[in-house]
Amino acid sequence: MQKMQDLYKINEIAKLFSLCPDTLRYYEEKGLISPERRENGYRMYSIQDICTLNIIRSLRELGMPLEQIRDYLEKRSVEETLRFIDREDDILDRKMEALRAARREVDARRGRLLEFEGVANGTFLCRELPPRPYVFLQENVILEREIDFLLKKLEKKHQDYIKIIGNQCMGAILDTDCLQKGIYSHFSCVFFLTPPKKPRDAELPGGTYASLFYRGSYEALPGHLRTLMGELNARGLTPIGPPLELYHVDAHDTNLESEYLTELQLPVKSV
Amino acid sequence: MQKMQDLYKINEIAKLFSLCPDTLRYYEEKGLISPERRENGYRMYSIQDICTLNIIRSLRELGMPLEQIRDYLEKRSVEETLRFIDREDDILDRKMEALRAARREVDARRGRLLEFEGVANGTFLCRELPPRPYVFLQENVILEREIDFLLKKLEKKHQDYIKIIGNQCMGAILDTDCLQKGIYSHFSCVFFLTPPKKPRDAELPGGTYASLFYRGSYEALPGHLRTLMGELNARGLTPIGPPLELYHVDAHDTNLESEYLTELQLPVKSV
DNA sequence: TACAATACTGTGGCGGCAGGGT
DNA sequence: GACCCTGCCGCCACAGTATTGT
Repeated sequence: MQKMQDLYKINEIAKLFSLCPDTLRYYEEKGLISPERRENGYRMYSIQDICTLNIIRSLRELGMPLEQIRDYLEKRSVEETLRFIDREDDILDRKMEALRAARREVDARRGRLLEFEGVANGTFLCRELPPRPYVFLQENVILEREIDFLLKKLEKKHQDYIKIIGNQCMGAILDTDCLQKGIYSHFSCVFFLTPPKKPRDAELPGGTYASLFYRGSYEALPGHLRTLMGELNARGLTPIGPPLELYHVDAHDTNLESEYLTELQLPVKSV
Repeated sequence: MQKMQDLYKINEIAKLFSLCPDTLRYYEEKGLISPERRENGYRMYSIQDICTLNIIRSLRELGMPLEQIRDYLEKRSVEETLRFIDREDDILDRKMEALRAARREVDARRGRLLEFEGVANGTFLCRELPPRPYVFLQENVILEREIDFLLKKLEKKHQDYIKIIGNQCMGAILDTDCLQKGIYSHFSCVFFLTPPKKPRDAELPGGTYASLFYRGSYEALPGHLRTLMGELNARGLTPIGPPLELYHVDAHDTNLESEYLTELQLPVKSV
């Protein structure tokens, strides 16, 4: 072991803290430490400097900017340190919450992809659904290619709790007037279904819904809509509202159009 | 509301994503998006670009570097996305654990400062202590001014679970030989007490300890040591081991030497 | 006196932007 | 709008030179 001393050279300190010497010079430039200089210009670090570096590193590891660290270093007392710790705590809280939100999003997304992985193209089903709260954007006429832009606008409006890639189920409602004229590719509204306790603009009514799941391009919508209508007729079901599309797997999840999964839903008279 | 279109200008997209236009140009430069150009050179963003930007932003918010995002964008499929989600999950796990560790550290530190806030200078007490595991660095002779350097070395050696600013109680054992010669400022060992399940080099023996808490400069140690000895005599207690110092509040917590709190401890024969 | 090692200063780079000028 | 250039943070890495220890 080297001889004990009370002043240490830059390299020694750098190794002690697993930093590179430039970092120590950088801290000095920013006014966080000011080691003595020997006549030859070499920086000599004291025990006090080591102590200061301990503080700097521990705060940097929490992501605190150097400027704030410098401010704190200047006016430290036990009281000030306690106040400081409370602020750190708040920062940690916020980071924690952000992480938890990210975790929820990731989990929900995985759940969604796994849930719909096995659904075959053309699956038809008829089921009861509860009322579903949603937020929406309405327009006179919405073309298919405009839907994503509007959904993004809608997301921005509700950005605190809607994440387009996350777990919110998004969709669009077809325009009834256009449908009656035989136009199958115009929508009147785009929406996100929202979780129970979040804001809502309205509710999709509860009741019986007939669904057709289809894979692939949205251009095939008219065909699928006709298929769905055919199924309804075959079962003697009567639609009681406009059809809507739910985008379960889309361009956010895959480059392959063939993997897209869309649910075409139509409310029908209860049986 | 502006007329619907299927191509959007840079400013519109920037606002939609709450980014500045330069960021979009930067993403393009890095090969993440490639919007069309109009004859005048203006970038025109399509629905596909919006979709890609959704993905980019959601990954950037998790801290993923642009290069990795680009790699992912190139080979996306549902399967690939699921693999990707698992990796994100791991990253979140690691960040969570880091945050929890930071939280534990911050809490412990606050606890320590509050615990010792009210302790008056010169407080004497005598109490039973259990065996305390510790890690240490031993030297022939350690001067007071070298202690911090050695503690830092010791911390580095055990850096996975010891944080000098956190909750580990650190201290030094006075050198018995020197004490007998009347030198009160030499130490033989610096140490950190370690939590129950962590590595240890040895244990401070359990038993009865007499303690003197003192505030202020370490230079006053000899005087405080004599005070402690005086108290022992007055109570008919016999020391059965070398005295040790525990640094409860030190230069890591405050700039004010007067706020330092050191506990001088001496094992004594059980009564 | 030659030699490597270490120190110094200064510059330039990184990612991911923000801002300015033209 | 376009383009390009500069600066920001918190570093890391290099270049070129001076000083040290052996």
